[in-house]
Amino acid sequence: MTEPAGKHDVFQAIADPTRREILRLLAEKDRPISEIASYFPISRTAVTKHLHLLSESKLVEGRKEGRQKMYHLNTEPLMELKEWLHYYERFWNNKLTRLQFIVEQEPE
Amino acid sequence: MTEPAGKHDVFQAIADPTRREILRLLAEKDRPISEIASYFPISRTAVTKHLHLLSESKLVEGRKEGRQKMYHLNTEPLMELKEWLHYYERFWNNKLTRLQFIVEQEPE
DNA sequence: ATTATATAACACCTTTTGGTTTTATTTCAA
DNA sequence: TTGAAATAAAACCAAAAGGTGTTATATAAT
Repeated sequence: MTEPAGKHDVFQAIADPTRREILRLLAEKDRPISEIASYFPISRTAVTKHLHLLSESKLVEGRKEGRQKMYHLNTEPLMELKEWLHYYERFWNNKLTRLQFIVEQEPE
Repeated sequence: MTEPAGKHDVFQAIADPTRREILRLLAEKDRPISEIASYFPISRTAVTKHLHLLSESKLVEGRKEGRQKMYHLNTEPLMELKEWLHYYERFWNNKLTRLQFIVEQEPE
C-alpha cells in the first residue's frame, strides 16, 4: 500500500521544469501566487494550474491570507523519490568501488 | 551548463510508471525488447517507444545481438536527480532535528 | 460606496504523450 | 530457400498537458 497516488504523483509533479522552479522559489520562503508568477514568462493562470497540480501531490500547501493565497513548500512527498532512487544507489556504489580501485592502483 | 537536455531529461523519463517499471526490470538484468514487453499489458511497439525515450535520456542503452536487441540499464543520469533532491534534504534534516527534540523531551 | 487587487473559475486552443495497427526488414533455423 | 522470430518504421488516434484569454468573486484601501 504505497498511497492511492490519485493520478498525480511526485514523479509527475517534478517532471515539469516550471514546477521545479516553483519548488525552488518556495524553498526560499512562502510566497503568494502573484509573486511566484512574476518569475515566469507565462500567465498567472498557468502558474496557478501548476500550483494546483503541486498541491495534488502534496508538494505545496496554500493558505488564504487576506486577499492573497500564500503557498508553502512541503518536502515530505519527496521521500518517495528518495526511496525510489535509493534502490539504484547500489549501481553507483559499484562504480565508486571500481573508481576507488583504479585510484588506489595509480602510481605516485 | 548542465547539459543540453534535448527535451527529454531524466525527470521526464521517470515520470511514467511504465518506464519506471522498465528500469526496475533492467536493474535485475539486461533484457531484449520482447521480454520486457511480456511484462506489460501494452503492445510491443508501445514498449519500444518507451525504450527510445529512455535511450534519449541515456537511462538505457540498446545493443543489437543477433536478431534481438538487448537493453541495458545506465544509472548515471540519475545522479542529476540525486543532486536535485539533495537541495531539499535540509528540510528533512530540520524535521528530523525537530523530531529528535520532541523525543528527547519525552518523559520515561 | 467605489475602486483596485488577488485569486478563482471557465471556455478554449495546440502540442505532446501514450497508445494503436499495419507494413517492412533482418536474422536464425529447418 | 522458405518461413518464423524479433525488431523497425510509419501513419494514425484519443486524451492529457501546458498554455491562453475572459469573466466572476472576495478583500483592502480610498
